[in-house]
Amino acid sequence: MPELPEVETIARKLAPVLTGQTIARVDVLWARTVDRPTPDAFCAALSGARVLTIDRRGKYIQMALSTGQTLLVHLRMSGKFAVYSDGPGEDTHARLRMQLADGTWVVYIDPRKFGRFYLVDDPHEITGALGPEPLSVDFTPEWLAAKVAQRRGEIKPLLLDQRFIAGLGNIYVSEALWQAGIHPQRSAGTLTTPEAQRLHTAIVAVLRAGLENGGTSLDGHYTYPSGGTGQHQDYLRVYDRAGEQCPRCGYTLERIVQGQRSTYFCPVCQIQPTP
DNA sequence: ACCACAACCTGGCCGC
DNA sequence: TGCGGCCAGGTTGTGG
Repeated sequence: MPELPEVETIARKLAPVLTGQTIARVDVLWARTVDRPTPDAFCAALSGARVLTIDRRGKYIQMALSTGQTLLVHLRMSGKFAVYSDGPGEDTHARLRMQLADGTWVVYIDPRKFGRFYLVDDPHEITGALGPEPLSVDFTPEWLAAKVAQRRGEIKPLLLDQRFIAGLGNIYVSEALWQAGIHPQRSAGTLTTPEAQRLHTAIVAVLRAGLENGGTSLDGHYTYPSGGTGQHQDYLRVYDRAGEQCPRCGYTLERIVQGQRSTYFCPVCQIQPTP
């Protein structure tokens, strides 16, 4: 589901709805949606709290509250928000809903029930182990080159590791490796300095493009709180395109499985050097 | 460090 | 139509 561009887009769309608003009531419709504290304590602590700010860290949406606590939301595979001005809606897959003091309903919808809400005193408790933000100044070509050099595993699963870099997911990793011309099964430690440089450029470029296009909406899974969709699915080069032609060289794109996840790539543009 | 695999869940699609 | 199998943008835990 959502990766960095989608989560960032959702946070931006929710900001004008939530910022400065007081939460009047909270209903938890699927108990496990609330990771901590208990659902009852969660509702009690949120009721009457005002939302000061809303932003993103990795794939977490985070809201600073007037109580001093922070509310974090991870959408996992199928979570999304809907905003209604005239009632709580009637979504089959609604898992949690909040009514704001002005009457607005913010409904969390999640068919697969994987998403989680965390209400904590210190957001670091949840986000402390995340790697750097790939669109921040902390993420430099030099940093990436030095870090991949220390790793033995395949580059693709490494890029999915949120402790390594925060926010990348299955779509944007496939896209970035294709753009950089690096085979997904390359051992991370064998990347040359120019390759690490190209990978850095590609990661930043695909994330920025995804963001500019409002994120990627496949099968209507990811939608904005207003119901609209992103447009970046129209710009994907390799993701979910096995059997189609590589947009760069025309060779047939392939799908392989790494770490139980699909990887899409071009076997000509992304050559695996013989070990 | 690294790997493999199961688990958490529901729904859509495809082939028979 | 029905049913089984596979797939899905993510993460965590367990056991090597």
